[in-house]
Amino acid sequence: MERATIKDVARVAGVSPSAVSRVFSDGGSASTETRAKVKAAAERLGYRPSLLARGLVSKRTSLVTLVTGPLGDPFDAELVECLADALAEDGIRLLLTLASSTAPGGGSLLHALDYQSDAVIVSAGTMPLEDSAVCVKAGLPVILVGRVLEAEGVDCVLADNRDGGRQAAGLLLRTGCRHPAYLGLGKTTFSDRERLQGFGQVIADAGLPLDERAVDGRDHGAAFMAASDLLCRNPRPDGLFCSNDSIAIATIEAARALGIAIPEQLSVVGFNNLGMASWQSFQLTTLDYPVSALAGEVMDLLKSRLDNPKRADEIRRLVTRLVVRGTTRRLFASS
Amino acid sequence: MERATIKDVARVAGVSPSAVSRVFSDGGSASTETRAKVKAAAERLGYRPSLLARGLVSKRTSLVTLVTGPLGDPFDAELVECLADALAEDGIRLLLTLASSTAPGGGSLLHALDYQSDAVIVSAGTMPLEDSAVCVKAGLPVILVGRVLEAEGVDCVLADNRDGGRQAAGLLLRTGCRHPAYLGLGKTTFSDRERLQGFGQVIADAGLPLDERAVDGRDHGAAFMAASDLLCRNPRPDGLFCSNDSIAIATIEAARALGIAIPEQLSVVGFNNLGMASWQSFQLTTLDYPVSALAGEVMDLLKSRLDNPKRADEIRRLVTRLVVRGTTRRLFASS
DNA sequence: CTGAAAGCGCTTACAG
DNA sequence: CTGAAAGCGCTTACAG
Repeated sequence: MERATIKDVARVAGVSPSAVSRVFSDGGSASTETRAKVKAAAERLGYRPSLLARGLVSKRTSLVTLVTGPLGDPFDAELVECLADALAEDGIRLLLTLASSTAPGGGSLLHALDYQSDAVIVSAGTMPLEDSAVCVKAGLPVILVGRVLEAEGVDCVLADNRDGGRQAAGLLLRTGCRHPAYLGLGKTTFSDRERLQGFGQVIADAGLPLDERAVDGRDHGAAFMAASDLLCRNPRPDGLFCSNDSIAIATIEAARALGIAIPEQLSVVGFNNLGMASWQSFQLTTLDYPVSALAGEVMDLLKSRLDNPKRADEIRRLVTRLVVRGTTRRLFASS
Repeated sequence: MERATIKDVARVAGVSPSAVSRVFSDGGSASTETRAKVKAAAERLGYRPSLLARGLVSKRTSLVTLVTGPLGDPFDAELVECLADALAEDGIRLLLTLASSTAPGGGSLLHALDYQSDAVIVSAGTMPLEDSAVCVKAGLPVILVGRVLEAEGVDCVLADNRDGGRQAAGLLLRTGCRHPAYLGLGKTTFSDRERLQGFGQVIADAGLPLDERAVDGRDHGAAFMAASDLLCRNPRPDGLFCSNDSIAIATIEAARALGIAIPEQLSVVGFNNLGMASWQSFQLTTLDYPVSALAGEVMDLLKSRLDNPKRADEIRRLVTRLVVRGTTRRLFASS
């Protein structure tokens, strides 16, 4: 069975294709009678307008490209899910691209252009900045999640990472840590760098030295090894700020394997407040950075941009909130 | 800067649009000279063929729709990731739809049709079967992951669930369980039903009664509650087969909260062998069902279907392998 | 190998 | 409100 086209509907309804088009486009003017005839014919034929054809002429595809990092990280996975839901609600389709599945140089982003998506959301924190320039040059609106880039047509939304880092440091100091350390993804990751800056600043102000270590890799194993290494240093850290919960949880595991008691001998603070953070087995103290709020901001920026492509660019920072659980020592005195 | 079209390239290269088209399509015939001129012009103008236009005329969009369940489950998330990678390698773009973000009735699948994707992969185990009928009727190839549907143009790939269930039961019996129980998603989930069948059969053959409980919900909390409930029954189960690792891990947590020792008082067997299953904190005995192999089968079916739309339909079963870790008692005698 | 022509399924001014 | 015409950016037979 071939797909019905606008002409088929027009013929059956006894009107012109233009009339059918108007009935199916939002602001189209059509008499009640025409509208009814067209609807009936379309229903009968199972007609649905081809978005390909529509996109070709109207320059609006209702397609948004999302570039994301590995979905093994629950934070990224949850973000994809939230965005997919929100986009679907607005009738926008999601073209998914993994940053990992392309050679650096913008391959994945170029694919977005091949389909003329209306915008691209980039949540790959480690993606080379030059790549997003490709979109900007093509006049595509870009929404960058988790990093800042000041360029025309680019909006950014991210956590107030420095503040989060400061809160983590404050808590560790107040609970008596003397050997603070930082475990993150390294200099190439924008958010991690900011988190370290905030954390390091407070530690430095307290006159303490700061140990640090970078995880090389995005999986649990890499984080586990880096944490194990860091925990075997001398002096051994007694307070660890991890740049995200996945790393923090790997750290908890490493400490268990080494027989280091949490929180008695080691305090651990994460970032994100993943679902797992509240599990019995972890009870991770962390900074709450709700994905739903993040997705909400992205959608807000997206919609306002589609309505008005040349509105002013925005950079939005989301505040994070410390959630104290079992991986940090309790405060006896008030601060 | 406007996007360059095929005409622009033709003009700059001094050839016809047809010639440009041939250079950019796979089997197109063009002289070395023409090819060079076109490539140069395209490079200079930053030309990329519009996939919208190409799809409109050629009826091939290089677009595949993937319908998935909630990405909160690492298994689904990993599958999406594997498929995205594999598809990208073949130059196919991925249109992502969450089953959750649509009212039942096929809304999400209809969207796939709006864009004339070349095929649809459905990995939403709980999605109503009728919905996939929509695609079949539209002549769209469908690949169903995790459930069987015998219909024209539909391929299926799934685990040998009954066998997995049998293996789980065998292990629990050999390690001395007397009160086996099953914890799964309930009757509506195809794979779960099969796993229970295999498990239940062996238990019945051994002459033991089988306790069972359904989790209502897809998140950790729901599984935790169901497990807690099941573990408080009398007689208390001493061997639990969970229909997937996420549920098994929630069960481990519930047992810990209740002070039930694993594996001394309770054995737990999962299904999938998620990355988490091997973590220090869980050491879950489970059935290995590798996502990469699953994705490989899907890709294989997809490609052969695109090459030959009317080849015979296939149903492929993947064998699962028992991975014994710390949540089941050790075997002293050989079986 | 190459170009002119027709057409994919729509939308968008333009008259009426 | 309505229809005829032109065109979106491609590809695909068809002659040459």
